[in-house]
Amino acid sequence: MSATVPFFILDRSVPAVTSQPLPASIASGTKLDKHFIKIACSNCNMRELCMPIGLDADELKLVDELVTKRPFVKRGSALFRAGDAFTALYAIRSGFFKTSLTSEDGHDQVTGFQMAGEILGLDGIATDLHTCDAIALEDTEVCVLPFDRIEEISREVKAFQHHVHKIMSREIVRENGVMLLLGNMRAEGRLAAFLLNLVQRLHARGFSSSEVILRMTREEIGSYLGMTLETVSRTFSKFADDGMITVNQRHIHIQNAEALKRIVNHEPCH
Amino acid sequence: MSATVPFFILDRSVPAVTSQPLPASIASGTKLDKHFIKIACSNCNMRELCMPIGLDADELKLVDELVTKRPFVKRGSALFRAGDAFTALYAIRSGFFKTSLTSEDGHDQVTGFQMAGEILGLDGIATDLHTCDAIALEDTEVCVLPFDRIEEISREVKAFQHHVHKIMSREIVRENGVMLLLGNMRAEGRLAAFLLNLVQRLHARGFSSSEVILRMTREEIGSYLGMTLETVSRTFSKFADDGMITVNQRHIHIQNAEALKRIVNHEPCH
DNA sequence: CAATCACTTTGATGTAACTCAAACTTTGCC
DNA sequence: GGCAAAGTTTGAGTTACATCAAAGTGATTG
Repeated sequence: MSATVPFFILDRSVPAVTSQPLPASIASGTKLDKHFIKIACSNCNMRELCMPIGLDADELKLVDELVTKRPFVKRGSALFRAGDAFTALYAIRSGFFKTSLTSEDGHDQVTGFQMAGEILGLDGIATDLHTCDAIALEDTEVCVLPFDRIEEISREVKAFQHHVHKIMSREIVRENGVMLLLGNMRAEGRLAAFLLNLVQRLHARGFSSSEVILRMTREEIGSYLGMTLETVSRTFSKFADDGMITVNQRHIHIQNAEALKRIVNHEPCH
Repeated sequence: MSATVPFFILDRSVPAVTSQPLPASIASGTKLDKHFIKIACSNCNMRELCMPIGLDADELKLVDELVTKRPFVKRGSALFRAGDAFTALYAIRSGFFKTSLTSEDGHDQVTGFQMAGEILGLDGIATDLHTCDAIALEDTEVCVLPFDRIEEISREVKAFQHHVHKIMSREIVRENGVMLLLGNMRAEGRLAAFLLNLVQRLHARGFSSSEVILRMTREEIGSYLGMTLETVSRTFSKFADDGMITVNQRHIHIQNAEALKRIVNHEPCH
């Protein structure tokens, strides 16, 4: 009997990639040989995540022409920073990002981790300035989606327009889930939810649903989950002691997902 | 010298209503006499919050026709609930709402408080189902904005389209701010930020920037801020003892906004 | 291959906020 | 108008997690 888990963990709003799993090189950051694989949205491995389904040939062509640049962002460098002018959204082609807010006293809060097929930059639309930093956690490649072109295509292609709206709404729902997590779960529940969410998203991309290689430090996890790096470490150790996971550096193997789900569910605080 | 305060407190993305202050009856929920005041978006007091500026007459007409229903939602009842089919966004004409998530163990988390001129229902776009409850905290009136019509008008009126995108992005940025609050502030900082944000939004609607009448209970505030109602109460008392505010039931008078801002700023935890 | 650096683990101690409890105030309702 | 219900305040004791500290583990580099 599977324990029920809040919607934001299972995240049904993101369709699973039904075609075959990606080669590891694409999902985790090794550079592609552009001369070997023709890059176009219409034949991209991530298309089911980035693009609406059911476009006709003309519509597909419009979308293909949307992306003219696919820069590489090296591990540790920023795709954009808070205060930068907003001109485009970014679809992650490969690799892993974090977004974070920095308050003026230098304190940092990670607001999300993004992987291949996810969209960065939605925060910038409101004021034409980005409000957070997007930092690559490994070598990455992104597709630049100029926002004025997105709006133009949206006006012409109904399915595309609706897809853009869904992507934005999905981000709102995701953040709602994080608020729930931060507001009424304890350390164990937060970390369990975090792990389940990560494997769920990786699984939707064709990877194992029990193996994760963490691309972020304990400190970054702690920042995201509103706890210290020591508590993250201790909680991992406790999960391992209880036989729910095995931890090997950044390599986590989930042995008992049901037990993790149970922690998420029966652990309200206040 | 004014202490700097994180962007999400000042919330510059929402333009101030520059015309004269609203009559209190509109902003706080007393019913309007429809025969007396003609209701149309183009002459609504809230138009500067809901609508893009610079539409021509034809465009204005399209938007005016968007809203065909303006139901009243009584205090305590739901505008929509998690699981309800999503068909429309709602603009609050008058009154005050909360949105909340309920996990299956019955535990509730408030994810936001919304006042006149703000939009409800953005969470529903992702899956065509609402993911939270929207409950009126006083008698309210809302404008129903059928979402398929919103998308149609968006395709025809560029300024309207961009406005919709901004509203969604603004919600993403707001939630980012709440995550920051929950993730690295302590009780005093959270409550101070909450108060400053409330008066800032009320001020943008033409009200005092030092007086607030709270429309929600201590428990609801606590749920939103990730703390218990007792801690909310104690923290109010402490602010009052320190002369920063005076508390009279739900009537809060802010005596020293600078001191509150200082608490928000120099109070990182971990 | 040391040596430095960045990250992680684990322990000991302190504290902010939770929990439980009781008194008090206000609101709603018959 | 009086009683019940809902909300608020305040106190005392407990606890989950933060903080401080030190040692351990890889990785990177001269």
